[in-house]
Amino acid sequence: MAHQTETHAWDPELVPSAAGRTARPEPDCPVEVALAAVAGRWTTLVLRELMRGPHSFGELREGLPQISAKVLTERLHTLRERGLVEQHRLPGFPVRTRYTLTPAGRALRPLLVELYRTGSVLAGHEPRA
Amino acid sequence: MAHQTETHAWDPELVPSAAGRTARPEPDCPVEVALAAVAGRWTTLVLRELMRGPHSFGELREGLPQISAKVLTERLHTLRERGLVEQHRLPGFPVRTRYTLTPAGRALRPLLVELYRTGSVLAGHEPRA
DNA sequence: CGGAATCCTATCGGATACTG
DNA sequence: CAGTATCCGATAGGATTCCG
Repeated sequence: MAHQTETHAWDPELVPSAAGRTARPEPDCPVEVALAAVAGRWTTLVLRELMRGPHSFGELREGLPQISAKVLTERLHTLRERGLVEQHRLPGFPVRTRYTLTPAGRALRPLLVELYRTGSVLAGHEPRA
Repeated sequence: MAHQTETHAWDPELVPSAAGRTARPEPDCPVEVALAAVAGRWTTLVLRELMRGPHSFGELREGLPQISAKVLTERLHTLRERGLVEQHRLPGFPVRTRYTLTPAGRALRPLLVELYRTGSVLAGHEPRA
């Protein structure tokens, strides 16, 4: 037995590494990192569209007709800052852009699937799991 | 082939049911339901503590020394409203309370595990998955 | 001990109008 | 087409103080 002041016996499934044993919402806690990635209104819907493949700014607005240009721009900026989305400007006129998920962005897929599954369970529409 | 105006070919893994085929952040979309359950600063930490077993109000504050009474109260109220947590007042003086997860609350465990895993991947501390 | 009541600031997100 | 700029109302959440 070590000489630690053990207040907690950490559940190894829930908190498998030291990064999660925080007393506050630390930005580098894995749970916070993942939550930050999908945080904000419309974010998961933008990700859902991009999971289908590359989209232009206008195509994203077609898929999500009620999102404002401001919020969409904001979400895309944040996703790019986090390395989840890439922007490519296509040459020519009028200007065309192409937003694609990065490998890190595609890594969010299992989380989105799990969010859907858990939400279904909570709502009582349990799929079958 | 049906006579639908199919704009999307929905990914059956990502959007397995009609409830997820929304053009806006609908509150009854399963993803929104799950996000709502863990939304808000401190919420996942409160859930982490309760996953260990029942806690009193003060015990929760001991585990999370920096949370204010106001925010903790608020989180517990919201979690109770959503049917994820139950409160029991113990008789005697001074007053004692006991917060426990409901079955629905315990159903959040796989989501928390997945959040941790995804966050670890994004941060580059990939566990092994 | 276990909260409720106030107050106050920061950020979020929607609407609208304008630009390269 | 693909954004930017500005304004503005609504919450979120932290600090502090008080109550049963």
